[in-house]
Amino acid sequence: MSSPIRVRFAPSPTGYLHIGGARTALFNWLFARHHGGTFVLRVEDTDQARNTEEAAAAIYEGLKWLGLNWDEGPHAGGNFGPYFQSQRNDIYERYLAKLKEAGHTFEDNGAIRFRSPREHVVVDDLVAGSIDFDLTNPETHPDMTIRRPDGSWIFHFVNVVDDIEMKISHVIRGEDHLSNTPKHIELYRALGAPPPRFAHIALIHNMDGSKMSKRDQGASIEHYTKRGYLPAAVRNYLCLLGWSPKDNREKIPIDEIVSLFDFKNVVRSNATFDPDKLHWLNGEYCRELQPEEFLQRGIAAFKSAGLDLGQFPDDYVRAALMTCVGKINVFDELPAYAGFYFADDVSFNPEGIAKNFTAENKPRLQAVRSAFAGLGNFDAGAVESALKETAKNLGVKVGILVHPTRLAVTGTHAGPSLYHLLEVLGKERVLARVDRALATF
RNA sequence: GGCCCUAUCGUCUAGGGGUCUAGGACAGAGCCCUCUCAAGGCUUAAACACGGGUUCGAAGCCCGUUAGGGCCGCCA
Repeated sequence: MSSPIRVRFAPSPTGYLHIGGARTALFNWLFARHHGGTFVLRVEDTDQARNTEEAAAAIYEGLKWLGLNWDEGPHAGGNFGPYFQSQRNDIYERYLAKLKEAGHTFEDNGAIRFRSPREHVVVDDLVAGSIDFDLTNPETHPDMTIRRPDGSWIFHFVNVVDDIEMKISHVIRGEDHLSNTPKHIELYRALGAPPPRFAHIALIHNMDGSKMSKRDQGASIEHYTKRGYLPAAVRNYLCLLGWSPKDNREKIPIDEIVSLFDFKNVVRSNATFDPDKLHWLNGEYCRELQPEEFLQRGIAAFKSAGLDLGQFPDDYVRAALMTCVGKINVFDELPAYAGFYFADDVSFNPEGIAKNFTAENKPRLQAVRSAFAGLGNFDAGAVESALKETAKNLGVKVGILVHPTRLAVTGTHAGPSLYHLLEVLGKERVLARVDRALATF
């Protein structure tokens, strides 16, 4: 009956994994997993001059990071290899011979071109619907070149040949290929192969409406891995770009997306990438992290910021980072948020100095200091009582003492719960820092 | 220039002729909570690109205009 579902992601390794490419891969993967089909990774490395090993590696890493495991392709094997176009030359020669024999080719200045049958071709697209292309006019739809004089192959030809050879059932790709599709269909027919189903998904733009291109900040998956985004969050966000569960949900487990995924729910218009929404969604995922994972990712974030927390006692690091759980959206925010734990010579925020290190506050901070100094037990509860009692004695609101104290020990106005961070810091460090602060005004 | 796709709040979207005084989310504003910052709760502002049809009735169908995007390579 119907042939098995086989889809492919076919990047050319000429740069890092682009957000748009990742989304294309994701939709292929979702479709394959939804139908229990096969997801193939094929590397289109026919452009010798621009291909690099590093680019290919970046693509593998990016896909793996997003959890988009491929069933066939590099490192995965499969019965339809090789999965690098650069290694499939004899296959292309064979198909070209077939095409030549059937009289579909002609030579033009040493290049080989495919002669269009000059008919109407209807593309019945799973996303865009049925589109009738009139290919009868050579002026508007010139014959396409399939092989250069130097013997190298053109994308359109090898792409189609590989999809035939690899028994691809559904071609899911960016809308930028929609206009090429009728020509591809002509090629399938000329080669005597039934065309696959096509699904062209709309492109992704920047916030300013421009096309997201390689030079844009945030256009690469690597940008998000480096900054400590969570793969599940990025993947979830990418799903929302052009697909909708139609029930107003935003944060959806990937298993559920897999079971819901359908091209009926894929939007036909271009989408704009919104870093703010991704940031929010990442925060949602961050807040659900298990403590252990939060700790590990936190340590990694400090490491990428240039600070090795290995030099501090494990217990201290753990206690410190645990006060930050639920307080950040992306891990690259953590070093700034919790850095004070690991640097005794904190620098005081200028705005904070003006507001809190005032003549009026000096005796207050001194009172806090002596209250702390008298404490035997320095846990959060004890510290809180001491501070509140001091406030009471001075006849001021607790906040009046909280702000200068926080500034003195952390250098900023924002951070983890004051009482808990004081406990983690410990009496000795706290007193030293308060002294140091008191000496500045 | 030719061909093709698209058009709902700033952004992602719900909507597939009546239940739309158009719903949700992010971002914005305000309030509450509160040791700060977040988070959370509540409230608020914000859109059917325009013009014609079709219809008793249009955000939804048709045509046109405009706008955005894509393709028209011996790039992929």
